[in-house]
Amino acid sequence: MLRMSTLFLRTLRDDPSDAEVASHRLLVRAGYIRRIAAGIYSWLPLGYITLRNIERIIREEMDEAGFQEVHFPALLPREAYEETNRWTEYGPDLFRLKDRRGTDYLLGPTHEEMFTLMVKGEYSSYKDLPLSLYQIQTKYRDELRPRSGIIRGREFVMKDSYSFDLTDEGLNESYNKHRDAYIKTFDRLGMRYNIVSAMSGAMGGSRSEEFLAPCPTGEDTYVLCEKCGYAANVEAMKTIVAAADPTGVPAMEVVDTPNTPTIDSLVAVLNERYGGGFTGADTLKNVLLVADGKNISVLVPGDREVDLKRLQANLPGVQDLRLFEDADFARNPALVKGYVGPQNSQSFGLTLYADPRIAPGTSWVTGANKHGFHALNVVNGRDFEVDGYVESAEVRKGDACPQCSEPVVIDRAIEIGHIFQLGRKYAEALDLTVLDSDGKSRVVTMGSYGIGVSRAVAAIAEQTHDELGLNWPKEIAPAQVHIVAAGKDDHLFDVAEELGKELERAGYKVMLDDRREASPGVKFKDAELIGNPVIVVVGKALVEGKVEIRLRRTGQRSEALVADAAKEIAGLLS
RNA sequence: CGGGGCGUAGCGUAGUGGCUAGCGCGCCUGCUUUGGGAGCAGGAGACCGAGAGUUCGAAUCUCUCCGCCCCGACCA
Repeated sequence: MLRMSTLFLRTLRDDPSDAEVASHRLLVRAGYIRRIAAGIYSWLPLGYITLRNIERIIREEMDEAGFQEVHFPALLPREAYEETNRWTEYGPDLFRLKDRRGTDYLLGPTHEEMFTLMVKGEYSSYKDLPLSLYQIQTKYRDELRPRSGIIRGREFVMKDSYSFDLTDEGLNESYNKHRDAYIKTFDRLGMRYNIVSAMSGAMGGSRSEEFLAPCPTGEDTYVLCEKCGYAANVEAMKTIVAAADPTGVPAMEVVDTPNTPTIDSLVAVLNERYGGGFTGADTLKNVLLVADGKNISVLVPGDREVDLKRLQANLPGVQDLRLFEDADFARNPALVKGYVGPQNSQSFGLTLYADPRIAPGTSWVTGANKHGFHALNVVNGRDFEVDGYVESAEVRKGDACPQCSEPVVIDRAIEIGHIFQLGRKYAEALDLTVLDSDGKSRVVTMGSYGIGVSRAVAAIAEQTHDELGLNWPKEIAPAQVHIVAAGKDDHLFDVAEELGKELERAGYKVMLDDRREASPGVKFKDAELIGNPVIVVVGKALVEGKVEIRLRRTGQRSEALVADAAKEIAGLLS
């Protein structure tokens, strides 16, 4: 029983000045966490109990799925990360340190290498596979910008699993098993979430999905179709546009459009001089960029911006992507700023990409590659040839769902889990092979699966809190029942104590506010702030032999005879 | 790293050149009080983020550094 008279806890009446988001504010106010440095927090008793509750649920579900728990050091030698080139590739996010002899170490930001090497050290036959291992570990990443309290820290707790299979089919199966286990886990954690398609990126591999907990303060933006359930990270959102029949489109015509370097100015001049009700969506924007040192042009409809994040995610292997600057225009005099068109792009040394909205056969108004002139009736496939299609235009609310064409909505969320097929990258780099049934050496294929454990504390707080404070699901809360002894009579404290013991015998975790000096108001406020699901008040009603039972979530109140209270509470918690 | 803001007691804050740095919460002592963050009285707690400078005098002005928060590019 957690007795508040002795519990190491001090709640704060005021919001901490450095906390913006609700989870951060409330976790600090309710005495769950304290900040130590940017993105680094200490866990006080209530916070640590909550964190461990989440760990327990995750552990139970992982074990249930047949995955086995291991544990690696957080302090790791440089060598393992050298072989996969991550000592350098991981960049400034890696916490590096030296021992007294000057040998390099790092604080693990993730443990792919260690898991791969561990399996390599023990197993060498296809008969040993499939295998899934996991750990719950503290990770270290020297984030550019730690943010939102516990949501993005530089030290955080993560559950990471890895699967090892001989074949791609096997990997698929392992992936699905993790997916199912994650669904069960997040359901038990009492979270609302969407499973969205994500980019597997440069890591290779085919499938990748994120578990996103919708929440306005989240840092991830995703697309959701309310009709068919399609959900995708904006980077992974697909655009489906049918090819058009260009028959009947008049020949390309170059027209004089003075002082029209922007889409808005162009549309105004076009309508004024040529009529026809042009809009930005009829124009073609040629966005020039430098991708790893090479000049590229990306075509998007004039009423949309290029989403650099999306573009880069969809250009595999491109590390460095930036917009053209004046110096780049100076080096390429054939490219007329504000009047670039895709006609003959290749002869200007550009690789020409188009957003799928620029479908084959569609006709556009675009630059004429001549200062002050634009071209009408410029048809894709007739007047220019693209080198490739790439998702690059910004995604908007109301865009067509790629599955059912209904308008999609855009929402924000916290990423709480990510599963993806790693493939053979790490196994290859670290030479993890097994002998197959023919005695041939085969490289193992892997999957990687993460849950942000400490982040889940914040995500659940975000999704469940109200204006009074935290408001935990019953399996997460520090206690299921919070008994408030509201009065000064010894008898009342004895009854509260006895009720607490009875509830504990029934298997519930109990917090008892047995502070003699605190007023009832203080105790009620604290109980609401701390957020346990059932609050039992032993107070005034005791003259009739009753206690009051309140549900934190709904505010619903009822009374029960002391003798029946435990049974009533059990009913409410089931 | 770019842009914006902040650093005064455990927490929230006032104080923009002048004398013992003010207030609320919390904490300690005593008395009263106990169903919605109690009252009265007394008390402890701050080298005003650090260093240097300007000045008769600096929390306050200047410079440098450090730390923290928010907005953008990476990630559980």
